[in-house]
Amino acid sequence: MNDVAAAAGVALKTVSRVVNNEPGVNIVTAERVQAAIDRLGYRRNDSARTLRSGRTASIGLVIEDVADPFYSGLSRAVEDLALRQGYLVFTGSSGEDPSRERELVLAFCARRVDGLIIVPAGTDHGYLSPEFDAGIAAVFADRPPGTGCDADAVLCDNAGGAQSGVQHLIAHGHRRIAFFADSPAIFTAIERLYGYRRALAAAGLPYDEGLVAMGPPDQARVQADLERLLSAPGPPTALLTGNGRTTVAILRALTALTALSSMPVRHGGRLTDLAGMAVVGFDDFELADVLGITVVAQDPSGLGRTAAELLFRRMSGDAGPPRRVELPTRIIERGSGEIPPRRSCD
Amino acid sequence: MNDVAAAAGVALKTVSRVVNNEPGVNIVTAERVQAAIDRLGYRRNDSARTLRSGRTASIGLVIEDVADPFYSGLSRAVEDLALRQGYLVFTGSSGEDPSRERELVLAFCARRVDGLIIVPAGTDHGYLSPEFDAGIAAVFADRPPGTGCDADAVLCDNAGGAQSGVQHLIAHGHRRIAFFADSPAIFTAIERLYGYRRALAAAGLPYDEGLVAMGPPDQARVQADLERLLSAPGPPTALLTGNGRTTVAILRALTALTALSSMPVRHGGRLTDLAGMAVVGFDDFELADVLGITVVAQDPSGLGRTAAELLFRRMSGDAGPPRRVELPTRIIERGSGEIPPRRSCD
DNA sequence: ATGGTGGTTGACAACGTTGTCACAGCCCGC
DNA sequence: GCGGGCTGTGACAACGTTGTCAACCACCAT
Repeated sequence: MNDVAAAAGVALKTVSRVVNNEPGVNIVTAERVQAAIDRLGYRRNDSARTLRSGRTASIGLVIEDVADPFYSGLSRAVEDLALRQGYLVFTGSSGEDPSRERELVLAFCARRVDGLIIVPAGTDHGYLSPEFDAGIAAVFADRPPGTGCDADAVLCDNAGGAQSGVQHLIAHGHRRIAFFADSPAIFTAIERLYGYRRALAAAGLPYDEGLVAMGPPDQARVQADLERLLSAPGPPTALLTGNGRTTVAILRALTALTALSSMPVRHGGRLTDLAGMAVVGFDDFELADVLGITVVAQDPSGLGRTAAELLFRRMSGDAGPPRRVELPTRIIERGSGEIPPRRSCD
Repeated sequence: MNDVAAAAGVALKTVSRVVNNEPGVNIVTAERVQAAIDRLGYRRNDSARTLRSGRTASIGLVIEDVADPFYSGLSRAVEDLALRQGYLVFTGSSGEDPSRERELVLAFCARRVDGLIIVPAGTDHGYLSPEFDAGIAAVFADRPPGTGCDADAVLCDNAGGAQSGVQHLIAHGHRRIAFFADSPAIFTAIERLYGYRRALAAAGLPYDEGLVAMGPPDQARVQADLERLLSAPGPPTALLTGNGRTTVAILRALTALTALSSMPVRHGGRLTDLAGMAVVGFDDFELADVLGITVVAQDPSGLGRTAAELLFRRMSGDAGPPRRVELPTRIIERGSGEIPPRRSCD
């Protein structure tokens, strides 16, 4: 900027004014300055600007894993909204590791982001207190903040969604419904389990712990649990999965079973052939339509958009009490959730 | 930092030394300073640090769309490698819009990122010259830089991959092979078309423009092109898609056809039932195994990792001539690519 | 006692920007 | 001719950090 000022024969401040489109600069001077800027290829140093003004026009986004379509959808929505407001986004994946979440958040804070959107992996957010004191805004997405922190949260109606999924299966005649979900350390998994139980109770069905398989959504674990449930007495005729990753693992496991059995079953011209098992997945996914999988759809971009909107409202001074927004889910029928119970197990 | 210095009764510089773990501070003093830091909840302001030292320890990543699994895989790899080096990542989606790509890149540069990884949407990168003069490092990923810019590029072996996919179909008896790809404005689409043609030529088969359908990968366009090809004289018995999005669209279109026809066909216990059409998809995708889709697999995280490695080498001073790295592809057979030609069309 | 050495600390400028305030010139109305 | 408002411009400090250099102390060899 110094060079530009010298080249244009004006003071530093005048260049600053031109760069920032501030009013009160003679048009002739402004043009001369602009010419110097173009000639020298000058670009404002936002680090210095940040230092002086205290605002960085950037936000930090901590999610579980960008490579998970649910979070990448959320991510894209946040990005779009931020960009439209002139904000840039630092993105980081915690990989469900609380210490990495913390590390990322603090690194973002050291960079003096104006706001944070966090999908928390940990359950203690006391480490954020000094940052809140320093005036940072934060919104939690998909999961609420843990102890020691009272911030906005945008969630999905987890319990209601799971409940409606189970209700749907019950309405199609199922009585033995399994629930495959993520590890119980995860908020959404617990909420969805709660919805699962509520639906059973409302229908007067017993809650059988033996039909619940929770744990990390890796293929081996899911497959083992599925085989265990199917070979136990009173096997399920239907199942609800607890998230996208688990749905995929279940589909793989069921496909493997089908490939081994020699009696494939078809339903309504769809490709669904899930060892005769009715399946409802929590969270929609690409190709679910092709596979004919009925799902309880969440709205990942809605989650991201709402969180970002809330954050921007906070950053522009809204100091009301912490809010909690809950987004609705909806069932999309595609065949797999409408398969009737197998006779042999009824 | 001033407050900390006052609280600990030392000079600013000593606090700075403690914060940065610089040697030559008496351990007793260091502990006193550390205590003050903890008590006051002090955190270093990286904006000021950046301003002083010129390095931001952050990089910018411009991709086409985080919500696309190919790019989110790439993204995650970049993130992981960056984080391990203590770098933070600004992420932005260009949405295939050159002006937005430019806008993002320049915004990152204004923030003084130390390096850039770009999946270019545009074909002119002359706008980067001033940034290169200012010493920024940049690596292009998935697609090479356009005119006016001579930087490193990490690509996938697009032509070779497409060629091997077509070869695979030819080896299974196909003679009429369609190519569904992205818009010809996109580098990878052109390269893959080139590979498609090379495979045909090598097998002594004619190149029939009527079997090539290029354009945006939206459902309507793909479906219309597919129907056109199938109802024209000499319809294809097999097809190669040009990227993940197109594969998904084709699968939807073929599923729709199958649902209408009353004669589903099964292959080897798999769910493949693609109106009798053999399909090879360029780029692997989640559930391709469940659907039994043969693909030419790229390695999105390998792309990201390699680009990031190259970038870090550049940022640590490697000033050799621009490099171009090409990553291999490999065919994964899953059934859909091994379907023989339908007799009726042979 | 003198000078040199190593370990520890501090004063100060500088990074590039912007907010504050002041100044110069001009036109206006009295 | 003079005060007052308006427009355009500039000088200067400040943001929070770090690099440079100097100072100080204790200790040791001369």
